[in-house]
Amino acid sequence: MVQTVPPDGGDDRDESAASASRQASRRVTMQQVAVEAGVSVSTVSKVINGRYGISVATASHVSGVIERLGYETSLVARSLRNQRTNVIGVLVADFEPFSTEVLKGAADAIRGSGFELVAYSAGGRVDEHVGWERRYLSRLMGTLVDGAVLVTPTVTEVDSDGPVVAIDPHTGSTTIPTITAHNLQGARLGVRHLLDLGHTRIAMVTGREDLVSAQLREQGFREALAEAGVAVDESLVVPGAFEAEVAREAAMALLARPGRPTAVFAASDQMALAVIEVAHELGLAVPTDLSVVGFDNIPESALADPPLTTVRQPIRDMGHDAVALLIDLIEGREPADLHRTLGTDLVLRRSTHALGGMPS
Amino acid sequence: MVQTVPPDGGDDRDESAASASRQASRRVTMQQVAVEAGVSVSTVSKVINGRYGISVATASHVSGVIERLGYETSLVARSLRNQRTNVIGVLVADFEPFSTEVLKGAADAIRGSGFELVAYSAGGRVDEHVGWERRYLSRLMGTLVDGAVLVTPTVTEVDSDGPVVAIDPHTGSTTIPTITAHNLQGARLGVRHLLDLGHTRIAMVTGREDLVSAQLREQGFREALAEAGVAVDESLVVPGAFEAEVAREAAMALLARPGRPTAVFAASDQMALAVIEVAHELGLAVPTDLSVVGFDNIPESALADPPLTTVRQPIRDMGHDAVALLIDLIEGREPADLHRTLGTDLVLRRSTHALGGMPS
DNA sequence: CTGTTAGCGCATTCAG
DNA sequence: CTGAATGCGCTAACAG
Repeated sequence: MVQTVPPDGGDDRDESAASASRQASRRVTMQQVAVEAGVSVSTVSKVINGRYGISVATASHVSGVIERLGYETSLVARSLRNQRTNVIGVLVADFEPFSTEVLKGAADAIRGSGFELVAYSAGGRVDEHVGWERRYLSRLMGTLVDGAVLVTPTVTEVDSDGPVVAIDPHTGSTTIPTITAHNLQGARLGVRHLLDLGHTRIAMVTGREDLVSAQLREQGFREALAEAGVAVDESLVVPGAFEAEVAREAAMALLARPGRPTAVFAASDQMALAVIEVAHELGLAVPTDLSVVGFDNIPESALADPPLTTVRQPIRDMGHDAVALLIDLIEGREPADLHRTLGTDLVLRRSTHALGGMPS
Repeated sequence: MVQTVPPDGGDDRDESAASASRQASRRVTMQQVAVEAGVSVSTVSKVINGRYGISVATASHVSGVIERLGYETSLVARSLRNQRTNVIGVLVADFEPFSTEVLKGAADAIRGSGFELVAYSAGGRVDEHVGWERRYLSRLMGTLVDGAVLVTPTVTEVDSDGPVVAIDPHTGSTTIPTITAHNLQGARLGVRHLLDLGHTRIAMVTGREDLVSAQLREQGFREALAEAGVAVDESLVVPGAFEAEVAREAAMALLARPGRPTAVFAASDQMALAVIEVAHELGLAVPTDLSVVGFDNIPESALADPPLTTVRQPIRDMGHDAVALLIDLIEGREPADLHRTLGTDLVLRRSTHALGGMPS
């Protein structure tokens, strides 16, 4: 790298602004680079993008100025101009345990792909909760990102400019590719574990009624019970809405009443954790007095007291597969399967206990 | 004159724009809304931004068209035009446990602030690892984001258009506001715990030499030992570089040799976890044969076998405070302290054990 | 080889 | 009240 800097050469450097541009109190723009280098903006652009038709001398001179000024192309301006941005967007309602796990998997998949990853959070804004994905998709797609991964979207009827993949969508999707976990099988696994431990008065804290994943988990609960010949006591099936607070109240009612259950299956770890909390407040020991099984296996569940036995969803794999699928779509490749379902399994920790007997 | 046909890239179907507008195979633009509504773009813009000087009739008509077409303003185009974007960027080298924890805290702080959060990942690209923050800062600041939080940046001498806050910077920063944890005190806490357990042959797996946080953790280690009147055996201080693989090799050498240590203090949880792994491979029981203490308290550390005793850094709080500080800066308020240091404490789990005696 | 011209989608003057 | 003109920073035609 030779610094072939042309010595002044009597250029019209009468503009003190040019020399002051080094201060960069304001963003350095291509225009400033051009002025400083004594060339046109298009020449600078060509140098940056390695286009042909630039003399080596000019190129290295301009490069020098770019270096000296610390110039970087504006992602925004470039995005506006170009069709392709090489950026993939991950849209999440909020940065919570589930979505951040997805992000880790997505980051794994992005590595070496030539794409970059932007995570966009709606900020947990409740006012316009429904449809946030549609809005952000519109605002980003086609200008900032080449494709997007929607994490637990409430809407899947998106009509977007580019490819979109949904992870664990709230509704049974048909229009866009999806990555989901095997909710039905997972729930059966969890409940069967409780049954194997001798429990029969098993309660369930369900998720949101409108979400297929929640529905499937409840269905799995019912199927496992039926399989074991245990009748479902409908009064033991309470709504938790996938929210800790709602689950708390449900658990309170459930555990404070006379014929309380000996075990609880919650449709999410967050809710299961809430159940354990309530149990403790009511003076019930977990797992001695009450067994609890969750769903998700978020990292936090291992921190609980006691550590939560739960149904593991391969969240990171889901993030990974979603991005891989999305890249295929963007590159125009035809993926083998547009709807992928990943397996679930049981993670045994210490929140479950054999009924009235010895520990599991 | 044909106004609805894109000048180039015209591989579109030759349907008239009006009827094709519902299809939205292409992004819906303000121009299309204007044509469809029979008004000018500036009128549409005014309606969207609620500017005065629009008749109610026109406004509602345009709103209807916007609704019908599902139009949303392009974040990119708006950013380019406006000074302010109301978006805060969090720049991370990669989505790993530490940075995702920071994100959760940042999300907490953003709620109700009127700002939105974008997380940008360099994608763990190693080729241009040093200086990624400077590049991304240049590319985003002033166009896409109003301010940025840098997570564990390697460079702090940034010369940016807008406010920037660094979390746990790699170098002792003076130029930009920082949020850090009390690394020195934390390390002393961890090592003192080991000393209290009767250990004297305590090894340390250090972090990267060039990072102040790593240096402080090592200093804390030395100070705690000195305080207890225990001489540092330099052969027990090995480099781990904050990387699991490097730590593995260091641990292997450390534990396989004759006079092996009875306890190890690692400068990060990831490295501590690697040490435990190696110990198991060598047939050493943790904590019976070897006590291990980590640093960070990432969620994963509780999942380990055995669960890791570690020094907790309030990572989420750090994310929260960074965003709060940044918003103050953006709004032009003068924050009380530009360099905040948060406390650390010891989390006792089950990877430590009294020397040769009964469990801790 | 290099500069000029023309927008990408939007918001803001300033005229009608 | 509304529309035409201007430019944010950049890239891609087409001229010189």
